[in-house]
Amino acid sequence: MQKQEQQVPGTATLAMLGPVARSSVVDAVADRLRAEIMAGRLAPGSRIPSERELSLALGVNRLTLRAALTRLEALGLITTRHGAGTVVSSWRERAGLEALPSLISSLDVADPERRELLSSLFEVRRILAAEAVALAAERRTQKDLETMEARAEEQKAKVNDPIAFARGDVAFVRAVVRATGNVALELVLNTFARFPDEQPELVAEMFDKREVSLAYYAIVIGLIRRGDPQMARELVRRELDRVDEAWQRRHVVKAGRGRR
Amino acid sequence: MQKQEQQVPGTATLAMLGPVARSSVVDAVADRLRAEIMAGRLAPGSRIPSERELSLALGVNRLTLRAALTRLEALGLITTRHGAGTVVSSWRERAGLEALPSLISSLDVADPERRELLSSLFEVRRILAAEAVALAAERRTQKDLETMEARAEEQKAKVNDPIAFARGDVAFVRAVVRATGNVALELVLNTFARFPDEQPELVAEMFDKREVSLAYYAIVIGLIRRGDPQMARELVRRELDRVDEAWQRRHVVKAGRGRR
DNA sequence: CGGTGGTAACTGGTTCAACCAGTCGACGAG
DNA sequence: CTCGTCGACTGGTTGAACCAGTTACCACCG
Repeated sequence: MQKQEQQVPGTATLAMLGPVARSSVVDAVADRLRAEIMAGRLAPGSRIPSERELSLALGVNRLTLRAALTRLEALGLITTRHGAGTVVSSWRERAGLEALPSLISSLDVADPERRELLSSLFEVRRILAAEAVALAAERRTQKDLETMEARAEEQKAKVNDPIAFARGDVAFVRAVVRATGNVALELVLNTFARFPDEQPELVAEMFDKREVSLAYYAIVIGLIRRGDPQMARELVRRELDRVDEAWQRRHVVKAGRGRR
Repeated sequence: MQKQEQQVPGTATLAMLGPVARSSVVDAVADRLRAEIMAGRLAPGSRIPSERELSLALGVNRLTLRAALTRLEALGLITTRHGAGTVVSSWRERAGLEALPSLISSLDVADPERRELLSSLFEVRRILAAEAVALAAERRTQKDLETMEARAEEQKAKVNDPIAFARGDVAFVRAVVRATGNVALELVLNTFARFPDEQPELVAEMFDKREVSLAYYAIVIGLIRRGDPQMARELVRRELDRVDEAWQRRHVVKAGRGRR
């Protein structure tokens, strides 16, 4: 389980971490407001202070605040009406799947709601993955299969870098989804694909049993090549049920420690 | 098929159309740029003019332009880098499902790509609807069933207003999804729920066979009450396959007429 | 008293001009 | 040729001002 650590004194300290976390003002403001909403301190239906007041209180320019509010509105967390004001909306009824990564990041790891979001997300992933493989089994071309195998092969070099592995996993799944010819499915995948960037810790934790995944790629490709959608769907569903359940069990134990 | 028309001369001309369409500057700018991207005149990977140039060319203030660009970036259509510039990104690889309504509205009704987007969207809907009903059959409470029946009942009063009916349909589906207890599924539903507002013509066209849907609600509720997920999934899948296929057939014929 | 219309005091939306802060390539010193 | 620097880009942030809807209040008139 050793990783890249311990630099030889003579060598330069190059090529370690990636770019440092650069934050913009509007990011900070948006994060802050999102956290307030998710914590329930800004309840759905309640009106938030006027832009002038709020910008003064937060110590930023009104236009900067507006940029943050625009972002939150795009996520479906607030609703603004010219002349009236800005109200917190019910994200369960307005936000899209794309809001999920940031919603999750706004919740404490021990928060039960966070676990609810994650498990529901896993369930959707299971459903779509099983169906994607089934559709791919029906529609794949020879070229699709070759692409999948190339992606699976590339994964072998990434077993020591969870984040890189996660990105490669997305690339593999994308090849499968491409084989289905379903654009909407690919758009949903794009939302899932944001997790390695937005939730590196979470993703790293999910991919700590990478040996399993490597074998899994070969199985999935085999199912798709075989061309039996029913069997493919069933096997993928069962396998992901197993994997997710195992992860949830570990996760609950860990989160349980820091329970409030 | 007669509606409210022909006013008696003596009565005032009140209570006819709803609110007029109000447009904002940034909406117009964002729509314009989105159309340019979807038409391929701004190809993925290509750099768009600087904000100063573009705002000058479009005759709007740079900050207004920026607001529009912010919106497009949130949709995953462009990527901005401080100091570098703004480039058009590949929406197939970056945009989420939430971008689909606006992407569709940016395409001509005869555009083959539009049909591809719609049929892929229908497919995802079929998958998730079948699974939602199956999960609801497993997990529903008595209260969930009552809510569904209430929503189905409300639909009977809306058979003459396609848009209202579509909104009611979303409400019914939401009741089903609530019964599954899956939040992520509800977030996906929220994206679908935007269609009656953003694509009224399309939605109106889809719900012109409402008698079918009314009977369908009763069937779905029955399946969920029965508590047999396998059967529920299979029946819903089959029914939606049929409905979607029928719609596609009609749609292709219509679009075919205006083919370029 | 009850409805009407004006209006004032909010709200968010847009514009302007200026400056801050990254990026990248040209160019000259070594 | 290599490397540092510098300048001319790029987007990001700010301040103040004004435009434009919304709302509630209130004087007015029937």
